[in-house]
Amino acid sequence: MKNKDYKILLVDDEADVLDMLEAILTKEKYTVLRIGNGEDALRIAEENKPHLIILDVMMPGLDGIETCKEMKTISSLHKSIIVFLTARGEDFSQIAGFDAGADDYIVKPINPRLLVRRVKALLRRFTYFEDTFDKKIVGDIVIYKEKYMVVHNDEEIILPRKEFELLWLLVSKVNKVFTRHEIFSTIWGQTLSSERTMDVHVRKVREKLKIENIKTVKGVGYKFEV
Amino acid sequence: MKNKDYKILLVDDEADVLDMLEAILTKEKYTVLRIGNGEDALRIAEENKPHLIILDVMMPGLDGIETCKEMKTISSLHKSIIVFLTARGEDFSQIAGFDAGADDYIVKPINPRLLVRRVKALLRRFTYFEDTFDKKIVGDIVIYKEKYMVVHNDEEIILPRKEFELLWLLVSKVNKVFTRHEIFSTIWGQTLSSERTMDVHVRKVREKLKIENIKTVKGVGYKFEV
DNA sequence: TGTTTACATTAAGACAACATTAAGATTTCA
DNA sequence: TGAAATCTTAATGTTGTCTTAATGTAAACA
Repeated sequence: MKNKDYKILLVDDEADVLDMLEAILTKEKYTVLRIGNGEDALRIAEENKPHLIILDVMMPGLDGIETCKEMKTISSLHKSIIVFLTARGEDFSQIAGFDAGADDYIVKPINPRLLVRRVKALLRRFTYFEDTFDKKIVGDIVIYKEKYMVVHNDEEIILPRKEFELLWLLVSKVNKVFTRHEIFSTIWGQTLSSERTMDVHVRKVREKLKIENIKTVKGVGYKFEV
Repeated sequence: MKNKDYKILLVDDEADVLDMLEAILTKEKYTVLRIGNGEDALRIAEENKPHLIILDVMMPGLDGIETCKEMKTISSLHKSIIVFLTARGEDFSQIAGFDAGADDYIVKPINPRLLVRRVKALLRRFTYFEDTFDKKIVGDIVIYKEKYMVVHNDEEIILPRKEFELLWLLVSKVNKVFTRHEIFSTIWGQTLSSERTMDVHVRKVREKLKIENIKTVKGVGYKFEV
Protein backbone atom coordinates (compact mmCIF):
# COMPACT_ATOMS: atom_id res chain seq x y z
CA MET A 1 0.00 0.00 0.00
CA LYS A 2 1.39 3.33 -1.05
CA ASN A 3 1.16 6.60 0.77
CA LYS A 4 -1.39 7.98 -1.61
CA ASP A 5 -3.68 5.10 -0.73
CA TYR A 6 -3.89 6.31 2.83
CA LYS A 7 -6.53 8.87 3.61
CA ILE A 8 -5.88 11.31 6.41
CA LEU A 9 -8.57 13.59 7.74
CA LEU A 10 -7.47 16.85 9.36
CA VAL A 11 -9.90 18.59 11.67
CA ASP A 12 -9.08 22.02 13.06
CA ASP A 13 -10.81 25.37 13.20
CA GLU A 14 -7.59 27.26 12.53
CA ALA A 15 -6.89 27.46 8.82
CA ASP A 16 -3.16 28.01 9.18
CA VAL A 17 -2.74 24.85 11.22
CA LEU A 18 -4.63 22.97 8.55
CA ASP A 19 -2.45 24.58 5.90
CA MET A 20 0.68 23.46 7.60
CA LEU A 21 -0.45 19.90 8.24
CA GLU A 22 -1.72 19.59 4.73
CA ALA A 23 1.52 20.91 3.27
CA ILE A 24 3.61 18.43 5.23
CA LEU A 25 1.41 15.43 4.50
CA THR A 26 0.70 16.08 0.84
CA LYS A 27 4.42 16.44 0.34
CA GLU A 28 4.61 12.84 1.54
CA LYS A 29 1.90 11.97 -1.01
CA TYR A 30 -0.77 11.12 1.51
CA THR A 31 -4.33 11.79 0.46
CA VAL A 32 -5.47 14.60 2.69
CA LEU A 33 -8.97 15.77 3.57
CA ARG A 34 -9.47 18.88 5.69
CA ILE A 35 -12.41 20.27 7.52
CA GLY A 36 -12.98 23.12 9.97
CA ASN A 37 -15.30 21.72 12.63
CA GLY A 38 -16.39 18.60 14.45
CA GLU A 39 -19.88 18.29 13.03
CA ASP A 40 -18.72 18.29 9.44
CA ALA A 41 -15.85 16.04 10.37
CA LEU A 42 -18.27 13.33 11.46
CA ARG A 43 -20.02 13.41 8.14
CA ILE A 44 -16.85 13.51 6.09
CA ALA A 45 -15.29 10.75 8.14
CA GLU A 46 -18.25 8.47 7.69
CA GLU A 47 -18.29 9.09 3.99
CA ASN A 48 -14.59 8.64 3.44
CA LYS A 49 -13.48 6.24 6.12
CA PRO A 50 -10.04 7.80 6.55
CA HIS A 51 -7.27 5.64 7.89
CA LEU A 52 -6.06 8.35 10.19
CA ILE A 53 -7.90 11.26 11.74
CA ILE A 54 -6.05 14.18 13.28
CA LEU A 55 -8.37 16.07 15.59
CA ASP A 56 -7.69 19.38 17.26
CA VAL A 57 -8.82 19.23 20.87
CA MET A 58 -9.86 22.85 21.19
CA MET A 59 -12.55 23.75 18.71
CA PRO A 60 -15.70 25.85 18.95
CA GLY A 61 -18.87 23.80 18.74
CA LEU A 62 -18.21 20.10 18.95
CA ASP A 63 -14.71 19.86 20.43
CA GLY A 64 -12.13 17.20 19.72
CA ILE A 65 -13.05 14.98 22.63
CA GLU A 66 -16.73 14.96 21.76
CA THR A 67 -16.06 14.46 18.08
CA CYS A 68 -13.82 11.55 18.93
CA LYS A 69 -16.45 9.94 21.13
CA GLU A 70 -19.01 10.26 18.38
CA MET A 71 -16.64 8.78 15.88
CA LYS A 72 -16.08 5.80 18.06
CA THR A 73 -19.75 4.95 17.84
CA ILE A 74 -19.61 4.80 14.07
CA SER A 75 -18.74 1.24 13.23
CA SER A 76 -17.38 1.95 9.78
CA LEU A 77 -14.73 4.02 11.52
CA HIS A 78 -13.71 1.38 14.00
CA LYS A 79 -10.47 0.83 12.21
CA SER A 80 -9.64 4.50 11.82
CA ILE A 81 -6.83 5.75 14.00
CA ILE A 82 -7.60 8.92 15.90
CA VAL A 83 -4.87 11.30 16.97
CA PHE A 84 -5.32 14.47 19.00
CA LEU A 85 -3.67 17.73 18.31
CA THR A 86 -3.00 19.51 21.57
CA ALA A 87 -1.07 22.48 22.86
CA ARG A 88 1.95 21.59 24.97
CA GLY A 89 1.11 21.23 28.62
CA GLU A 90 -2.56 20.45 28.14
CA ASP A 91 -2.21 17.37 30.26
CA PHE A 92 -5.82 17.08 31.11
CA SER A 93 -7.02 16.94 27.56
CA GLN A 94 -4.50 14.23 26.84
CA ILE A 95 -5.99 12.03 29.49
CA ALA A 96 -9.55 12.83 28.52
CA GLY A 97 -8.45 12.15 25.00
CA PHE A 98 -7.39 8.61 25.70
CA ASP A 99 -10.62 8.13 27.58
CA ALA A 100 -12.47 9.18 24.52
CA GLY A 101 -10.72 6.47 22.57
CA ALA A 102 -7.85 8.28 20.90
CA ASP A 103 -4.79 6.31 19.84
CA ASP A 104 -2.14 8.98 20.17
CA TYR A 105 -1.61 12.70 20.38
CA ILE A 106 0.59 15.25 18.76
CA VAL A 107 1.81 18.36 20.52
CA LYS A 108 1.81 21.81 19.01
CA PRO A 109 3.88 23.52 17.76
CA ILE A 110 4.23 20.91 15.07
CA ASN A 111 7.59 19.53 14.14
CA PRO A 112 7.29 18.42 10.51
CA ARG A 113 9.85 15.60 10.68
CA LEU A 114 8.33 14.24 13.86
CA LEU A 115 4.82 14.47 12.47
CA VAL A 116 5.73 12.47 9.39
CA ARG A 117 7.46 9.83 11.41
CA ARG A 118 4.55 9.51 13.77
CA VAL A 119 1.99 9.30 11.00
CA LYS A 120 4.04 6.68 9.27
CA ALA A 121 4.29 4.59 12.40
CA LEU A 122 0.59 4.82 13.10
CA LEU A 123 -0.34 3.89 9.59
CA ARG A 124 1.85 0.83 9.71
CA ARG A 125 -1.00 -0.79 11.61
CA PHE A 126 -2.94 -0.99 8.43
CA THR A 127 -0.35 -3.21 6.90
CA TYR A 128 -1.62 -5.90 9.19
CA PHE A 129 -5.17 -5.73 8.14
CA GLU A 130 -5.38 -4.61 4.63
CA ASP A 131 -9.05 -5.42 4.43
CA THR A 132 -10.48 -2.12 5.55
CA PHE A 133 -12.40 -1.49 2.39
CA ASP A 134 -15.99 -1.39 1.37
CA LYS A 135 -16.94 -4.25 -0.79
CA LYS A 136 -20.00 -4.97 -2.82
CA ILE A 137 -20.92 -8.41 -3.98
CA VAL A 138 -22.89 -8.78 -7.19
CA GLY A 139 -23.35 -12.04 -8.96
CA ASP A 140 -20.04 -13.79 -8.67
CA ILE A 141 -17.88 -10.72 -8.58
CA VAL A 142 -16.76 -8.56 -5.68
CA ILE A 143 -16.24 -4.86 -6.23
CA TYR A 144 -13.99 -2.72 -4.06
CA LYS A 145 -14.90 0.88 -4.66
CA GLU A 146 -11.94 2.53 -3.03
CA LYS A 147 -9.47 0.30 -4.76
CA TYR A 148 -11.08 0.52 -8.17
CA MET A 149 -10.76 -3.20 -8.06
CA VAL A 150 -12.89 -6.16 -8.94
CA VAL A 151 -12.34 -9.74 -7.88
CA HIS A 152 -13.63 -12.53 -10.08
CA ASN A 153 -12.62 -16.16 -9.70
CA ASP A 154 -9.93 -15.20 -7.22
CA GLU A 155 -8.44 -12.92 -9.78
CA GLU A 156 -7.88 -9.30 -8.90
CA ILE A 157 -8.63 -6.91 -11.68
CA ILE A 158 -7.86 -3.23 -11.45
CA LEU A 159 -10.04 -1.19 -13.73
CA PRO A 160 -9.15 2.28 -14.96
CA ARG A 161 -11.36 5.11 -13.82
CA LYS A 162 -13.92 5.30 -16.60
CA GLU A 163 -14.31 1.58 -16.86
CA PHE A 164 -14.75 1.27 -13.14
CA GLU A 165 -17.26 4.10 -13.00
CA LEU A 166 -19.23 2.49 -15.74
CA LEU A 167 -19.34 -0.81 -13.91
CA TRP A 168 -20.17 0.91 -10.66
CA LEU A 169 -23.06 2.75 -12.23
CA LEU A 170 -24.57 -0.35 -13.79
CA VAL A 171 -24.14 -2.27 -10.59
CA SER A 172 -25.70 0.51 -8.51
CA LYS A 173 -29.02 -0.88 -9.66
CA VAL A 174 -28.70 -4.36 -10.93
CA ASN A 175 -31.08 -5.35 -13.75
CA LYS A 176 -32.07 -1.78 -14.43
CA VAL A 177 -31.50 -0.70 -17.98
CA PHE A 178 -29.50 2.51 -17.96
CA THR A 179 -30.10 4.54 -21.08
CA ARG A 180 -27.11 5.59 -23.11
CA HIS A 181 -28.01 9.12 -22.22
CA GLU A 182 -28.02 8.37 -18.50
CA ILE A 183 -24.65 6.73 -18.76
CA PHE A 184 -23.16 9.52 -20.81
CA SER A 185 -24.33 12.25 -18.52
CA THR A 186 -23.20 10.40 -15.43
CA ILE A 187 -19.77 9.42 -16.59
CA TRP A 188 -18.87 11.82 -19.34
CA GLY A 189 -21.14 14.78 -18.64
CA GLN A 190 -22.79 15.36 -22.00
CA THR A 191 -19.78 16.64 -23.97
CA LEU A 192 -18.51 13.85 -26.12
CA SER A 193 -18.37 13.68 -29.85
CA SER A 194 -18.11 10.00 -30.55
CA GLU A 195 -21.03 7.79 -29.70
CA ARG A 196 -18.67 4.85 -29.86
CA THR A 197 -16.60 5.77 -26.83
CA MET A 198 -19.10 4.14 -24.55
CA ASP A 199 -19.19 0.91 -26.51
CA VAL A 200 -15.48 0.63 -26.27
CA HIS A 201 -15.57 1.01 -22.52
CA VAL A 202 -18.33 -1.55 -22.19
CA ARG A 203 -16.27 -3.91 -24.25
CA LYS A 204 -13.21 -3.40 -22.09
CA VAL A 205 -15.13 -4.18 -18.92
CA ARG A 206 -16.69 -7.28 -20.43
CA GLU A 207 -13.33 -8.41 -21.67
CA LYS A 208 -11.37 -7.80 -18.51
CA LEU A 209 -13.88 -9.31 -16.14
CA LYS A 210 -14.75 -12.18 -18.43
CA ILE A 211 -18.39 -11.94 -17.46
CA GLU A 212 -21.60 -12.12 -19.45
CA ASN A 213 -23.63 -10.01 -17.06
CA ILE A 214 -23.52 -6.78 -18.97
CA LYS A 215 -26.33 -6.93 -21.47
CA THR A 216 -27.07 -4.62 -24.35
CA VAL A 217 -30.60 -3.44 -24.84
CA LYS A 218 -30.66 -2.14 -28.38
CA GLY A 219 -32.05 1.31 -28.79
CA VAL A 220 -32.01 1.89 -25.07
CA GLY A 221 -28.79 1.20 -23.22
CA TYR A 222 -27.09 -1.35 -21.00
CA LYS A 223 -27.79 -3.25 -17.85
CA PHE A 224 -25.98 -5.48 -15.42
CA GLU A 225 -28.02 -8.64 -15.13
CA VAL A 226 -27.86 -11.17 -12.34
CA MET B 1 -39.96 1.04 -0.82
CA LYS B 2 -41.13 2.86 2.26
CA ASN B 3 -39.84 2.47 5.78
CA LYS B 4 -42.89 0.52 6.89
CA ASP B 5 -42.10 -2.06 4.24
CA TYR B 6 -38.85 -2.90 5.98
CA LYS B 7 -38.99 -5.47 8.74
CA ILE B 8 -36.46 -5.19 11.53
CA LEU B 9 -36.02 -7.93 14.10
CA LEU B 10 -34.63 -6.92 17.49
CA VAL B 11 -33.08 -9.60 19.67
CA ASP B 12 -32.00 -8.80 23.21
CA ASP B 13 -32.62 -10.28 26.63
CA GLU B 14 -32.92 -6.86 28.24
CA ALA B 15 -36.41 -5.51 27.86
CA ASP B 16 -35.42 -1.89 28.29
CA VAL B 17 -32.91 -2.07 25.46
CA LEU B 18 -35.64 -3.55 23.28
CA ASP B 19 -37.99 -0.81 24.39
CA MET B 20 -35.57 1.85 23.40
CA LEU B 21 -34.70 0.37 20.03
CA GLU B 22 -38.34 -0.23 19.27
CA ALA B 23 -39.28 3.30 20.23
CA ILE B 24 -36.63 4.79 17.98
CA LEU B 25 -37.38 2.59 15.01
CA THR B 26 -41.16 2.64 15.15
CA LYS B 27 -40.95 6.40 15.28
CA GLU B 28 -39.26 6.12 11.89
CA LYS B 29 -42.16 3.91 10.79
CA TYR B 30 -40.15 0.74 10.41
CA THR B 31 -41.96 -2.50 11.07
CA VAL B 32 -40.40 -3.85 14.21
CA LEU B 33 -40.39 -7.37 15.64
CA ARG B 34 -38.86 -8.06 19.05
CA ILE B 35 -37.81 -11.18 20.82
CA GLY B 36 -35.92 -11.96 24.03
CA ASN B 37 -33.60 -14.83 23.15
CA GLY B 38 -31.61 -16.46 20.39
CA GLU B 39 -33.65 -19.65 20.05
CA ASP B 40 -36.92 -17.85 19.45
CA ALA B 41 -35.14 -15.36 17.25
CA LEU B 42 -34.21 -18.11 14.83
CA ARG B 43 -37.79 -19.23 14.50
CA ILE B 44 -39.21 -15.73 14.16
CA ALA B 45 -36.54 -14.78 11.65
CA GLU B 46 -37.26 -17.78 9.48
CA GLU B 47 -40.98 -17.08 9.56
CA ASN B 48 -40.70 -13.38 8.84
CA LYS B 49 -37.56 -12.95 6.79
CA PRO B 50 -36.70 -9.55 8.24
CA HIS B 51 -34.58 -7.22 6.18
CA LEU B 52 -32.44 -6.30 9.14
CA ILE B 53 -31.68 -8.19 12.34
CA ILE B 54 -30.20 -6.45 15.34
CA LEU B 55 -28.65 -9.02 17.66
CA ASP B 56 -27.32 -8.42 21.14
CA VAL B 57 -23.99 -10.18 21.55
CA MET B 58 -24.38 -11.01 25.24
CA MET B 59 -27.42 -13.11 25.89
CA PRO B 60 -28.08 -16.07 28.15
CA GLY B 61 -28.61 -19.30 26.25
CA LEU B 62 -27.76 -18.95 22.60
CA ASP B 63 -25.63 -15.84 22.41
CA GLY B 64 -25.49 -13.36 19.56
CA ILE B 65 -22.53 -14.94 17.83
CA GLU B 66 -24.06 -18.40 17.84
CA THR B 67 -27.44 -17.11 16.79
CA CYS B 68 -25.83 -15.27 13.93
CA LYS B 69 -23.95 -18.35 12.76
CA GLU B 70 -27.15 -20.35 12.83
CA MET B 71 -28.97 -17.69 10.88
CA LYS B 72 -26.30 -17.76 8.25
CA THR B 73 -27.12 -21.40 7.60
CA ILE B 74 -30.77 -20.62 6.88
CA SER B 75 -30.98 -19.95 3.19
CA SER B 76 -34.12 -17.90 3.31
CA LEU B 77 -32.23 -15.44 5.47
CA HIS B 78 -29.22 -15.01 3.30
CA LYS B 79 -30.36 -11.59 2.21
CA SER B 80 -31.02 -10.40 5.74
CA ILE B 81 -28.54 -7.94 7.13
CA ILE B 82 -27.25 -8.82 10.59
CA VAL B 83 -25.98 -6.19 13.00
CA PHE B 84 -24.53 -6.78 16.44
CA LEU B 85 -25.27 -4.77 19.50
CA THR B 86 -22.20 -4.60 21.66
CA ALA B 87 -20.96 -2.76 24.71
CA ARG B 88 -18.16 -0.34 24.09
CA GLY B 89 -14.78 -1.96 24.35
CA GLU B 90 -15.91 -5.49 23.62
CA ASP B 91 -13.28 -5.78 20.96
CA PHE B 92 -13.24 -9.49 20.83
CA SER B 93 -16.90 -9.82 20.11
CA GLN B 94 -16.54 -7.37 17.31
CA ILE B 95 -14.02 -9.53 15.60
CA ALA B 96 -15.83 -12.77 16.32
CA GLY B 97 -18.95 -11.03 15.10
CA PHE B 98 -17.54 -10.34 11.70
CA ASP B 99 -16.27 -13.88 11.63
CA ALA B 100 -19.77 -15.09 12.30
CA GLY B 101 -20.97 -13.20 9.27
CA ALA B 102 -22.31 -9.98 10.71
CA ASP B 103 -22.48 -6.95 8.47
CA ASP B 104 -21.98 -4.24 11.04
CA TYR B 105 -22.21 -3.55 14.74
CA ILE B 106 -23.68 -0.87 16.92
CA VAL B 107 -22.11 0.21 20.17
CA LYS B 108 -24.04 0.74 23.37
CA PRO B 109 -25.06 3.14 24.75
CA ILE B 110 -27.26 3.79 21.77
CA ASN B 111 -27.34 7.17 20.15
CA PRO B 112 -30.78 7.45 18.52
CA ARG B 113 -29.75 9.71 15.66
CA LEU B 114 -26.79 7.57 14.79
CA LEU B 115 -28.84 4.41 15.01
CA VAL B 116 -31.38 5.71 12.57
CA ARG B 117 -28.72 6.84 10.18
CA ARG B 118 -26.97 3.51 10.35
CA VAL B 119 -30.14 1.51 9.83
CA LYS B 120 -31.03 3.66 6.89
CA ALA B 121 -27.63 3.15 5.32
CA LEU B 122 -27.73 -0.59 5.81
CA LEU B 123 -31.20 -0.94 4.36
CA ARG B 124 -30.10 0.88 1.28
CA ARG B 125 -28.50 -2.37 0.23
CA PHE B 126 -31.86 -3.70 -0.67
CA THR B 127 -31.73 -1.36 -3.57
CA TYR B 128 -29.77 -4.08 -5.24
CA PHE B 129 -32.45 -6.61 -4.82
CA GLU B 130 -35.34 -7.36 -7.03
CA ASP B 131 -38.32 -5.85 -5.31
CA THR B 132 -37.18 -2.27 -5.41
CA PHE B 133 -38.29 -1.96 -9.00
CA ASP B 134 -41.37 -0.06 -9.89
CA LYS B 135 -43.71 -2.50 -11.38
CA LYS B 136 -47.01 -2.04 -13.05
CA ILE B 137 -49.43 -4.88 -12.85
CA VAL B 138 -52.06 -5.00 -15.57
CA GLY B 139 -54.22 -8.00 -16.13
CA ASP B 140 -51.95 -10.93 -15.56
CA ILE B 141 -48.78 -9.32 -16.76
CA VAL B 142 -46.20 -7.31 -14.84
CA ILE B 143 -44.31 -4.55 -16.57
CA TYR B 144 -40.96 -3.26 -15.38
CA LYS B 145 -40.19 -0.02 -17.14
CA GLU B 146 -36.66 0.25 -15.80
CA LYS B 147 -35.89 -3.23 -16.99
CA TYR B 148 -37.64 -2.98 -20.34
CA MET B 149 -39.14 -6.26 -19.36
CA VAL B 150 -42.51 -7.90 -19.07
CA VAL B 151 -43.35 -10.94 -16.99
CA HIS B 152 -46.21 -13.22 -17.95
CA ASN B 153 -46.77 -16.67 -16.47
CA ASP B 154 -43.35 -16.55 -14.79
CA GLU B 155 -41.77 -15.98 -18.14
CA GLU B 156 -39.55 -12.98 -18.64
CA ILE B 157 -39.99 -11.31 -21.97
CA ILE B 158 -37.67 -8.63 -23.23
CA LEU B 159 -39.28 -6.40 -25.79
CA PRO B 160 -37.40 -4.27 -28.30
CA ARG B 161 -37.72 -0.54 -27.89
CA LYS B 162 -40.66 0.29 -30.15
CA GLU B 163 -42.65 -2.69 -29.02
CA PHE B 164 -42.09 -1.86 -25.38
CA GLU B 165 -42.98 1.77 -25.90
CA LEU B 166 -46.16 0.77 -27.63
CA LEU B 167 -47.17 -1.50 -24.79
CA TRP B 168 -46.22 1.11 -22.24
CA LEU B 169 -48.35 3.72 -23.97
CA LEU B 170 -51.44 1.53 -24.13
CA VAL B 171 -50.99 0.47 -20.56
CA SER B 172 -50.48 4.03 -19.36
CA LYS B 173 -54.26 4.35 -19.52
CA VAL B 174 -55.90 1.00 -19.47
CA ASN B 175 -59.15 0.64 -21.44
CA LYS B 176 -58.68 3.98 -23.16
CA VAL B 177 -58.73 3.73 -26.92
CA PHE B 178 -55.66 5.39 -28.35
CA THR B 179 -56.20 6.60 -31.88
CA ARG B 180 -53.78 5.49 -34.54
CA HIS B 181 -52.76 9.10 -34.84
CA GLU B 182 -51.98 9.38 -31.12
CA ILE B 183 -49.90 6.27 -31.24
CA PHE B 184 -48.02 7.34 -34.34
CA SER B 185 -47.16 10.75 -33.01
CA THR B 186 -46.09 9.39 -29.63
CA ILE B 187 -43.91 6.59 -30.84
CA TRP B 188 -42.93 7.48 -34.38
CA GLY B 189 -43.38 11.25 -34.40
CA GLN B 190 -45.57 11.78 -37.44
CA THR B 191 -43.07 10.91 -40.20
CA LEU B 192 -43.80 7.42 -41.42
CA SER B 193 -44.82 6.32 -44.85
CA SER B 194 -46.38 2.94 -44.26
CA GLU B 195 -49.58 2.70 -42.31
CA ARG B 196 -48.86 -0.94 -41.70
CA THR B 197 -45.81 -0.47 -39.51
CA MET B 198 -47.96 -0.07 -36.47
CA ASP B 199 -50.01 -3.18 -37.11
CA VAL B 200 -46.87 -5.19 -37.30
CA HIS B 201 -45.71 -3.91 -33.95
CA VAL B 202 -49.05 -4.60 -32.34
CA ARG B 203 -48.88 -8.09 -33.70
CA LYS B 204 -45.40 -8.65 -32.32
CA VAL B 205 -46.46 -7.59 -28.84
CA ARG B 206 -49.55 -9.80 -28.92
CA GLU B 207 -47.48 -12.68 -30.14
CA LYS B 208 -44.63 -12.37 -27.69
CA LEU B 209 -46.78 -11.84 -24.63
CA LYS B 210 -49.39 -14.38 -25.66
CA ILE B 211 -52.18 -12.17 -24.37
CA GLU B 212 -55.55 -11.16 -25.73
CA ASN B 213 -55.73 -7.84 -23.94
CA ILE B 214 -54.79 -5.62 -26.83
CA LYS B 215 -57.99 -4.95 -28.71
CA THR B 216 -58.46 -3.37 -32.08
CA VAL B 217 -61.14 -0.73 -32.41
CA LYS B 218 -61.78 -0.49 -36.10
CA GLY B 219 -61.60 2.94 -37.59
CA VAL B 220 -60.17 4.37 -34.38
CA GLY B 221 -57.16 2.65 -32.88
CA TYR B 222 -56.15 0.23 -30.13
CA LYS B 223 -56.65 -0.23 -26.43
CA PHE B 224 -55.37 -2.41 -23.65
CA GLU B 225 -58.40 -3.99 -22.04
CA VAL B 226 -58.57 -5.59 -18.62
C1' DT C 1 -74.26 -11.08 -51.18
C1' DG C 2 -70.83 -8.69 -53.28
C1' DT C 3 -67.94 -4.84 -52.55
C1' DT C 4 -65.37 -1.93 -49.90
C1' DT C 5 -62.62 -0.53 -46.15
C1' DA C 6 -59.74 -1.35 -42.47
C1' DC C 7 -56.76 -4.15 -40.26
C1' DA C 8 -53.90 -8.87 -39.95
C1' DT C 9 -50.30 -11.61 -41.39
C1' DT C 10 -46.02 -12.90 -43.38
C1' DA C 11 -41.52 -12.66 -45.00
C1' DA C 12 -37.77 -10.28 -46.87
C1' DG C 13 -34.81 -6.36 -47.33
C1' DA C 14 -33.18 -1.85 -45.44
C1' DC C 15 -31.40 0.28 -41.83
C1' DA C 16 -29.96 1.79 -37.37
C1' DA C 17 -27.56 0.55 -33.56
C1' DC C 18 -24.01 -1.64 -31.59
C1' DA C 19 -19.40 -4.54 -31.67
C1' DT C 20 -14.88 -4.73 -32.79
C1' DT C 21 -10.36 -3.35 -33.85
C1' DA C 22 -6.55 -0.54 -34.30
C1' DA C 23 -4.42 3.65 -34.21
C1' DG C 24 -3.86 8.28 -32.57
C1' DA C 25 -4.43 11.69 -28.67
C1' DT C 26 -4.15 12.47 -24.05
C1' DT C 27 -3.29 11.84 -19.39
C1' DT C 28 -0.72 9.78 -15.55
C1' DC C 29 3.08 8.66 -12.97
C1' DA C 30 7.74 7.54 -11.94
C1' DT D 1 10.33 14.55 -19.27
C1' DG D 2 9.47 10.17 -21.32
C1' DA D 3 7.26 5.79 -21.05
C1' DA D 4 3.11 3.59 -20.01
C1' DA D 5 -1.46 3.44 -19.38
C1' DT D 6 -5.84 5.32 -20.46
C1' DC D 7 -9.11 7.52 -23.23
C1' DT D 8 -10.99 8.87 -27.67
C1' DT D 9 -11.65 8.61 -32.47
C1' DA D 10 -12.43 6.52 -36.79
C1' DA D 11 -13.14 2.88 -39.99
C1' DT D 12 -15.31 -1.39 -40.75
C1' DG D 13 -18.02 -5.55 -39.50
C1' DT D 14 -22.18 -7.59 -37.43
C1' DT D 15 -26.78 -8.20 -35.73
C1' DG D 16 -31.34 -7.45 -34.37
C1' DT D 17 -34.97 -4.12 -35.16
C1' DC D 18 -37.84 -1.77 -38.02
C1' DT D 19 -40.11 -1.01 -42.22
C1' DT D 20 -41.99 -2.24 -46.41
C1' DA D 21 -44.86 -4.51 -49.56
C1' DA D 22 -47.62 -8.21 -51.07
C1' DT D 23 -51.41 -10.86 -49.84
C1' DG D 24 -55.06 -12.58 -46.66
C1' DT D 25 -59.19 -11.88 -43.63
C1' DA D 26 -63.11 -9.81 -41.26
C1' DA D 27 -66.47 -6.33 -40.44
C1' DA D 28 -69.50 -2.62 -42.56
C1' DC D 29 -72.34 -1.06 -45.91
C1' DA D 30 -75.31 -0.83 -49.94
